[in-house]
Amino acid sequence: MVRPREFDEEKALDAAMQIFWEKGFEATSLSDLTLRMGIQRPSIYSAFGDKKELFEAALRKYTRSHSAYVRTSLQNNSSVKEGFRAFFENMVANEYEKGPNRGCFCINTMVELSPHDEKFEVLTREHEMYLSVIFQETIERGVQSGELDADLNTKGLAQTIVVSLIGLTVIMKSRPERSFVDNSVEVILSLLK
Amino acid sequence: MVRPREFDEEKALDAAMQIFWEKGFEATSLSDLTLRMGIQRPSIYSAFGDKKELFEAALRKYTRSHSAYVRTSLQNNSSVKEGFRAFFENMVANEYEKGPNRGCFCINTMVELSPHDEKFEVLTREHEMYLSVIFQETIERGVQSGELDADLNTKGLAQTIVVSLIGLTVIMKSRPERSFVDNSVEVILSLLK
DNA sequence: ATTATAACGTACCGATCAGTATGTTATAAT
DNA sequence: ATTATAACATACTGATCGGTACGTTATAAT
Repeated sequence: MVRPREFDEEKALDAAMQIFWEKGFEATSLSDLTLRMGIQRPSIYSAFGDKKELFEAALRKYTRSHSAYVRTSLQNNSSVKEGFRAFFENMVANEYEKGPNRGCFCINTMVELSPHDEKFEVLTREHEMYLSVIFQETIERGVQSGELDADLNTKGLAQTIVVSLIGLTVIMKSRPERSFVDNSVEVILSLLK
Repeated sequence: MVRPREFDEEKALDAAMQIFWEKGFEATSLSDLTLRMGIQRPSIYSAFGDKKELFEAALRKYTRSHSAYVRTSLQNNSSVKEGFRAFFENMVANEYEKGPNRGCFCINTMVELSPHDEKFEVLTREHEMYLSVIFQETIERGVQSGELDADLNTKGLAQTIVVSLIGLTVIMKSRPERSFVDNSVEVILSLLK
């Protein structure tokens, strides 16, 4: 009975995610969005609501896929420590290879919006807490298997890894010498023993 | 021969620093600035140049005073480990007590501007590298005095403390439970032995 | 007292912002 | 084939953006 949508909502949302991720909320204009999403302004509003609602949808898409990525990434390796090593080294390599240097969409949002918008404070916090749980479960798997010491403070350690992950992601935005980051990763991994 | 300035440049710059620190570059308007600095628009341009030059001056003022604060803060305590503990605990307490939740101006800038503006990439990197040097010198003082193990990787440890400091500052923007941060501080301090 | 100079306040500039009114077009149900 | 519906493209809204032109005022040197 009605005219069907001509664009793929999921692809459009993905495009919005990419540009918000790269430029942040304030620096991204509606014109930027229509250009990259390949659709007109009213289509954005009818499909996603206003700019902030679109941003929220994009962030939710990001955290969902990022959580899944982290989870499977750590499950890939039978050794917990090697799993974490591969995870960190991969992240560092990715950030140094590519051009844009976008970091993590969730962390960017934590800095830009969370202090001024409770909705994003909650959203970003919940993602980091979820990562912390994944890390803790992974560490406990290592304890269970005997790979890691039984007296490890698994919760505190997982929380510290979240903190370190954020710190590494952010400092890489200033492009420090690669050795700076590599050294830090090594010291952080030394906590897993 | 000329009419003298009626406002205190240093106070005006300080006001600009406060608001840029709180809201970031993009979200701060010229109207915000004239309001908080207590001067008119043309006065800003004649005294500080355009918005980005003013921002740069404000950031330089911040990094200068922050460096001095960190340096003296760590010198206050004769025990290196207790010095770091006091430093971290103070930072956490400050961030949780106050309302605004501004974090660190330099870190905010690293996230917002460094990936898109080489000048700020350099500026923010240099500040973090400077902090790393302060931390390393402090750790080496502890090694020298016998408080810390002689086989510590002082450089890597200092770099890791920078990374942790950034991570803690950023995650506090999402207001995690206090215990999350406290636990992380404890684990990080455990590296100093 | 006159004059040169720059800081001052006001009021403006074109550009761009987020968001929308409107008329047209395409589709599915009848 | 007709009709109801919503997606579409165009073009617009008022507001606000960063930045500046300009006329006035206050000061210091003469």
